Amino acid sequence: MASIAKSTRRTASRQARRQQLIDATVKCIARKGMGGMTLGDVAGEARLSQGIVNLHFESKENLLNETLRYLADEYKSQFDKALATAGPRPADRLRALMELDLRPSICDRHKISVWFAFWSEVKSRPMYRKICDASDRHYDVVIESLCEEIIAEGDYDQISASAIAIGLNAMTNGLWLSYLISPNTFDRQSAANAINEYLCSVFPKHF
Amino acid sequence: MASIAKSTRRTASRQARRQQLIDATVKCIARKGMGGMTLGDVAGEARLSQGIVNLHFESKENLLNETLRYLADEYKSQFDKALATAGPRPADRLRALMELDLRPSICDRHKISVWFAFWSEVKSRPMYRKICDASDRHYDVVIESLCEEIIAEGDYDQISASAIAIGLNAMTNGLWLSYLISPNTFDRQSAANAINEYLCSVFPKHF
DNA sequence: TAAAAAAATGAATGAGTATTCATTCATATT
DNA sequence: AATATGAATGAATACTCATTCATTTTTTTA
Repeated sequence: MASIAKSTRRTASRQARRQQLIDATVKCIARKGMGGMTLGDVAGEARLSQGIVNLHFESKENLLNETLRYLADEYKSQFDKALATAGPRPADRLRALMELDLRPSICDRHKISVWFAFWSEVKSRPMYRKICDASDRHYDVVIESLCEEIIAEGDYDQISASAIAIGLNAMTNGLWLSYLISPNTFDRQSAANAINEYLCSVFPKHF
Repeated sequence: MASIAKSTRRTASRQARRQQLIDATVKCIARKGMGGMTLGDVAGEARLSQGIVNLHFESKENLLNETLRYLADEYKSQFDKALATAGPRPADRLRALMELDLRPSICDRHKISVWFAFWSEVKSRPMYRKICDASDRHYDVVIESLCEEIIAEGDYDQISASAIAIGLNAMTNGLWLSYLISPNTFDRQSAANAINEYLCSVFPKHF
């Protein structure tokens, strides 16, 4: 982005231009919704010409697929990084992942609305489902195994790592929705409290 | 609906026709997504003519607003009914509300995808936000006060009714998402287990 | 520096869509 | 039966939007 803005280049590498258009697409979906966003909007947002999207992505469908893929990759890299920089203890690692979902860079109303736009079409567009399902499964597995370690450490009885992982994952997604719908009455702190309340209840020796 | 199908009437009351068109709209959004649904689809789904939607709703925007309003009312009536038929003890009442969200008539992939379609446009269409925000606020208040009663009953210490209500609400919405994305690996039972695990942890004396 | 290649433009195209409306049809009223 | 009323039709209209492509601009290659 910066290199394009600062130089007088009028052409960019294929890779840079595609990324610029994907960024513009995210902004347009956030602004107008999946129903209202057009390729003209995207080109305008990127300050480029009418036909630019078809030049780089062949079709609108393809642009949307690539945009979702980008969002999924972006999230995954932040997820992996959060795990890599977290301490070795499973409780710390789990907390790091929960905090990740509340970071302003991720828990951002614009981005959340774009996620919801893709999720809402998961049933009509098999490719969206494929991309979302694969990622989701991965996060569930990672969180579940962290829960298992915590359960073993704390000798917690009668609790299911799988059910907790599913519940935690659902809770963070649901908290995003609350933030999307009620940005005035709902804030990051309320979300953090809700997650904390849950963690303290299930793993009282750890949180 | 039944009266229309069974008789040979070719005209219906304004109210009945509007409802028929709203039902068709829900089906079309589920099938094609907010981006793909057209007024022609809706008319076709209702087996009526091209111009019928504008005749009864004036505009597409209006049809969508009314459809969301209908969904919100429909949910509210099931919510109120669930509370009315539940026992007097707060724990039973809370359980009844949690079960409501997993009932096949509500936790249905078609309907869920329509909710997500509207939620995804909450940011671009103020009317959607208004409708969703008002309902959500109401459910949060009801659930929070049930939690307060349970906390008082059980003498639970150091837990926030508000944080639990927010968390529970978020969890059910998030579980819908899991079902939407992973219908093959995720079922109603997993969702029930996740909710149960949470309730047992926070309110061990009650669940 | 000239030629070739690549990137970008933006006007034109045409398929698709919301909306309108003159006309037809069904039902209720007189 | 005759008339009036409201519902429904479906062709026509106006408009939007994805896509194409001839041309221009920029960069790379020889």
